[in-house]
Amino acid sequence: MSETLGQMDRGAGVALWRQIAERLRADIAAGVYPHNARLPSEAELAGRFKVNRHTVRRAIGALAEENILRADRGRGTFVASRPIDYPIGRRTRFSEIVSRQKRQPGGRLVASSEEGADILVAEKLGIAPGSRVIRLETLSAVDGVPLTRATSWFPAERFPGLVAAYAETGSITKALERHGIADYTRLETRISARVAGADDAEHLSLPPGAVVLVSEAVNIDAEGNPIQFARARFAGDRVQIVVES
Amino acid sequence: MSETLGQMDRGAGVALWRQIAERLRADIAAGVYPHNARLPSEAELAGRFKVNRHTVRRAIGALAEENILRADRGRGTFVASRPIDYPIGRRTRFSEIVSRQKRQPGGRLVASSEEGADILVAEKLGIAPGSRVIRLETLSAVDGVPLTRATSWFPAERFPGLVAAYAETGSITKALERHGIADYTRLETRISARVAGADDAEHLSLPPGAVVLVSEAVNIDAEGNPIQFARARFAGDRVQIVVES
DNA sequence: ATTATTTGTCTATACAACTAGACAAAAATG
DNA sequence: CATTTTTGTCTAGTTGTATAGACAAATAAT
Repeated sequence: MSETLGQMDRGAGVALWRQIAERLRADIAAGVYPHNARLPSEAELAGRFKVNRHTVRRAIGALAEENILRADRGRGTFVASRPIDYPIGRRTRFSEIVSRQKRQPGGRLVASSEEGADILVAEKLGIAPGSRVIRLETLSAVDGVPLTRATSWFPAERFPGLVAAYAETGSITKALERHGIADYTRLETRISARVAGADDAEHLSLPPGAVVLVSEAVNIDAEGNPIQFARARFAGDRVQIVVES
Repeated sequence: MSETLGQMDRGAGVALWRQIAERLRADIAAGVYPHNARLPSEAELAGRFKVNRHTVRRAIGALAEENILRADRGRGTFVASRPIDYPIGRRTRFSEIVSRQKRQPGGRLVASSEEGADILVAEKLGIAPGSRVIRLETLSAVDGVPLTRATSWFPAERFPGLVAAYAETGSITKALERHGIADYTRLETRISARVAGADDAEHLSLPPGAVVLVSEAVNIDAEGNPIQFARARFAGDRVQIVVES
């Protein structure tokens, strides 16, 4: 469908090399250039985008830095990564999704704290503002490449040892199991997009300014009580969110 | 929750003024600065973001250009727009969603053509590649402000007069009704994010380089036959996509 | 009426981004 | 083996981005 063609937008606050990099990223994610495929030559791309070859080189350089592309002198430039599908439904579990696609999941704890719930968190968890909540900052990776950075809030009184349980297992599902939550489901998911902030960019190994998908979700237990409010940031190009109805 | 604070990322291909503009946009969409609220002064913002006042001014200027902000000399800078929720589920209809939020929907035909289905479209519609399909390029607005730009494909033999019917009604639901489709449902929706291309940016009145949400969806009739494949691009900040499970 | 605060406009300077052209080095082609 | 294609490196000039400071014009506060 969408050929790699068309004007870039000059002087709009986004450097040309970055626009080209994002375009190539999107094309790779969309399968225009599959795994191990050869990209058009730098001269060819420069012609298509109507920019100087050096500008294309900088875009390719940035993607090579992220191990998305690999450039071989005399041979060409090749695709070195595949995107991953991320289905969202009633029973969304990070590790299940990744394992199903025959890849290696991994989660680690970046930070945690206990704090008073602000208005948004309180509303989502159905508790009074100011109630104690546990905040978990986590980072989940696929095949060692960071994919999503999430902030989760849990009612503190219900899950006293949650931080330790997550740190040990690297999985929220398993950590909740230890607190007697055999099963939980997703109530709603809100998805938006924005440019990555410095903090997310660093943890997700993104060049700051790259696009992240933001997913805000509420999980409930079997009785319908909210047990988790999560805000996850996905590397917008390494993932495609799939909504099944 | 998220205060308007923190470092911007210098020299990452995205100009500081644009990063600040996107940050303010996100804060407005998230309700940190509600409708008609006053923003901190330029000097104050410059201090928070640790940039020169002129850089903040350029960011504000860009948002004012889009009628998201309004700057009054001597008084301050004010929020002039609200975001809209866009729920996705089994029965997603643009006009219903917008009307429910007490706003005025409007769709118009940008372009249309009949063409051979490429591999992706053929797969989604469950037809042979090369089969004739109708392509509709549409633009949907809320209160006169363009919100989403969509490309839809329909099997041509089944919907001969579809283009005229849409041009007349401004609604895909109504156009399909005339072809005997009393009801249809959504099979799956795939959501990704990228930087807006020149074409989308123009139609959505976005500064090129802004973020768009891309939603790819398949709609089926009561018998389960695919009748429409659509790729919609949303202004990433004027909308929040809500997934209900 | 005076003062302080806030946005608007101007000049000047430093640095990043983009373009242009030339040539080297490695690999594929015939 | 010679030729072509491709990525890598260098220099130089132009345009966009960000900083700094000063002052004007409108509004709000005292």
